[in-house]
Amino acid sequence: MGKQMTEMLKGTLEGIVLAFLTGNPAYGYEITTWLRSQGFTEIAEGTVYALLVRIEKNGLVDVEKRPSEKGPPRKVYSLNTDGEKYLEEFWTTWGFLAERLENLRTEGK
Amino acid sequence: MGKQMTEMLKGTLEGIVLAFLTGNPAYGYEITTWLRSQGFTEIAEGTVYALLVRIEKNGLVDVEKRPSEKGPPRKVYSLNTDGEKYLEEFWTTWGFLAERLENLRTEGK
DNA sequence: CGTCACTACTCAGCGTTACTATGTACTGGT
DNA sequence: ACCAGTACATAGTAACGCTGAGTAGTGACG
Repeated sequence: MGKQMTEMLKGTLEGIVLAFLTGNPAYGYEITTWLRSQGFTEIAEGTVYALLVRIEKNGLVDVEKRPSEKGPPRKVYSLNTDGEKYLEEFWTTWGFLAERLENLRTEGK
Repeated sequence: MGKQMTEMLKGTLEGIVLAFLTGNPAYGYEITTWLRSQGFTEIAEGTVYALLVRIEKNGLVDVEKRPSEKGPPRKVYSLNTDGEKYLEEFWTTWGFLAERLENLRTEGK
């Protein structure tokens, strides 16, 4: 969707993925497919996997390796308590930002 | 407000400033002060000036130098037609993103 | 049985953006 | 003479998403 979207996704993509993961463990390919189905058609596979590596390193998710019927084994990610806490902060931050922007859009100033 | 906010501002800060500028020419120091008053207390001056240099270079704003009663001359920025077009795209992009996130927040998934 | 499509993950290098930290310079008050 | 407030500038850094390529396993089709 272009450069604006790319920049705007910084910081939010992580939250989107973590939100998807709440109560819904998933693996990389699945997440990529889901994002595409949500209209994020231009998000590269590499981006998602890099993000997953990062949130794992940051201890926000637990990982379990499971064999797949079609292809290499899957790495299934699920949100842990640290991840939940982080996601809560994410919603707070996003809520703040969204409120200001909504004001700007409607007020015209 | 922390790292999450820093990352989330990428892409949006530009839109915020451009939105503030619509029908409301302003100079750097003024914009910084306004941002602080809006709750963006941790946005550094340098960030704003760098952003202004960028949007000027990208041809989104017109600049006029005006003397100040207190301190060095001001550089007053006003949105031009390219800037308005860019801002419109910004709102489209943001609208798309905000909608998905709102869905994620309320649905829980 | 060779190729192709789909599944599934990895990684090095790049571009953009906001932050840090510092510096310059002008005005007015004590 | 000093300091706070006004006003702008900039070099270097960190973080994130993108590009583009690669590796590997499965099943279908001719």
